[in-house]
Amino acid sequence: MSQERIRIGVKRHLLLSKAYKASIYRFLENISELEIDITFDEWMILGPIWNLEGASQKECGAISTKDKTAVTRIINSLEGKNLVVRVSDQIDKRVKRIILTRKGEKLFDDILPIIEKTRLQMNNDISESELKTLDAVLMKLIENHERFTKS
Amino acid sequence: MSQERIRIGVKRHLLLSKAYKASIYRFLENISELEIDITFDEWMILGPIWNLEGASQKECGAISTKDKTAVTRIINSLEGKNLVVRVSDQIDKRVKRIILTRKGEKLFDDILPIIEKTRLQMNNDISESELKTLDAVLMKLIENHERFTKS
DNA sequence: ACTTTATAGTTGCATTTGTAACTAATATAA
DNA sequence: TTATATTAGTTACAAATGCAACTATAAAGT
Repeated sequence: MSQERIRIGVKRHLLLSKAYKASIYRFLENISELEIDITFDEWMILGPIWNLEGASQKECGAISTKDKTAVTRIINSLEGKNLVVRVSDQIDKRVKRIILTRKGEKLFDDILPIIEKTRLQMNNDISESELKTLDAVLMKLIENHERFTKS
Repeated sequence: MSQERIRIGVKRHLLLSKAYKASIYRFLENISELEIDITFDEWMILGPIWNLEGASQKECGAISTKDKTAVTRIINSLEGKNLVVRVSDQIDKRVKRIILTRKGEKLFDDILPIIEKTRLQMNNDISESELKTLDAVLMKLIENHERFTKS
């Protein structure tokens, strides 16, 4: 009815959601130019595996914020594509460490430039200080949620 | 292997994803204190309906960035809860305008304070100028994705 | 030692979601 | 006018997701 209705809230969660999707789609579109058979979710798990040599599934999940069920399934798929193998930890036999195969290692030669290209595209016309503020404020938002969560 | 691996990328999409989820979960937790039977997705559609008196399903979808299938299903659910009704547009009989019922209108009396509470919690310890930068940079990210999308 | 509790990962099932095909109504073009 | 193409919304089915139960191993408590 009244004009006031129109102004309800900044809808920041919508901006966050759109910006998140934008960064994913930009990456996926760039990657589609090459003949790389990989989904975004697979990439989210592959990242931690590459960063943390021999990460456990739990670690992969923590970094990518996916639950263990999702991690299991994505790694099944990655194993099917011969990009990684599961190796049982000899000390704690519950944990399985995920190792890149040679094919998996090679994949990064192709993907790393794509990541850089995507980064440059997304950061176009945004200053370093703006990006710094962005990250800082995003982290504060995440903290603020936790601060008010009664556990 | 080398230390260099650890530094690959800022993982901004992860920050974006977490901040987005944080804002949703904060709202959901606040809303759960009351006895309000509504999901976040339903709320995302209810918002546009409240803002744009008599919005069509297409408009609801555009604002909430949900596809028409999702909108159909959410409105089915909202109708089941007697919060909205569908009214066929008399001029263009393809479009259905979504109208809040009295019960739907009343819901907002309860939810508006929750929105404000959530806003205050999430913005805690973040300055006005930081928030302004946040929104501006998020919009630039969204634009940058579109800029490099070849249509 | 042994009983209980917790942890890493997997599996099965129910719910949700996304895609494509479909209906009905409108707009365009010959 | 009549054929063609678009558009709003729905439906059906396949794929993805989340939850709870389960297995195997390890840690903690008595």
